[in-house]
Amino acid sequence: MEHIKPMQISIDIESATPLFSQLVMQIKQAVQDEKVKPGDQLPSIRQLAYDLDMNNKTVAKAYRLLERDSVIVAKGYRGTFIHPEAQANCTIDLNKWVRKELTNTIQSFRQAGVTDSEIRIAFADVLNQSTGV
Amino acid sequence: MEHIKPMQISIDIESATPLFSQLVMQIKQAVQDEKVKPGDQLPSIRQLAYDLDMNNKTVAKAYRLLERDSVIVAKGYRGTFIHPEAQANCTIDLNKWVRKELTNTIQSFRQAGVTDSEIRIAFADVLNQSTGV
DNA sequence: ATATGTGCCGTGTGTACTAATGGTACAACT
DNA sequence: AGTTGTACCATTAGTACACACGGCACATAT
Repeated sequence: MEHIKPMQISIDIESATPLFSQLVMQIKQAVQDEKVKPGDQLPSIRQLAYDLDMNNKTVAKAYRLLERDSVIVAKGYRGTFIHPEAQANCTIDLNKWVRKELTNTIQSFRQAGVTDSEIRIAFADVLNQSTGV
Repeated sequence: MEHIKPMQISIDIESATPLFSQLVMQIKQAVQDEKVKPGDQLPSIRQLAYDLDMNNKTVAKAYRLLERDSVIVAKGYRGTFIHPEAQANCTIDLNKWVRKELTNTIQSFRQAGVTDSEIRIAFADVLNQSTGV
């Protein structure tokens, strides 16, 4: 049994921001503050869920997103670790990029006279029709 | 009192497609089939609503959309008429363009690993934050 | 046996939107 | 007075989704 840094994470159950999102942000923050460094092992999903008193799935969701952003690396039964280039990848905000793109697209629609309602419907259709990843 | 062509419109109350949408489509179809021609007067909103047994607002919504697409022209107390270039404007499908743009945007998001769920949330945020038309 | 990440099945609650309905009122004209 | 399009107030039912929760199972390793 290895010693794993106790991850000073505080979850606010009252906050409006989702639990999984709080987790993601705080872990990214810890990486940027160099409180954790590449190669460091993270608590297991089940363990962290127990410590923070939340469901496994919620923690798993946070881990899944962090891995997609290459901030952590899951190695199956061996555990989960901080990604070698975690710090650099933390600054890449996929979300901001998405919003920027969407803002431009939506604005062009509006200028063409398309109703917000119509935009929503078209968006929902497109997102559902073509099979997602 | 002028004679107005009786607008052979049949609304299917059971259909999944919204009533206002059925109206829009059928009027556009009538224009393309040349059953109505530029300058022809349309029934008033209230009259058509009475004939089709639906609410004024529903018909008004259809008229509003048709006017935005320059298929009809509302002249206030004088009534509503078929737009001079209605036929040409019928073929311009604003909706198709919107979907095409959205399809491209969404696909680029997906390829970047963004979850559909994340896309939805970002989309809703952007649409609500910036003031719509 | 025990632990790892991961997958699929489901439930419940809250939110947000569409679609359609109704009422009332206005200015501008015949 | 009556009609036109249009604007504002509102409610109702239905749908869709996010979020968090729970149980069960798997392969892979120590």
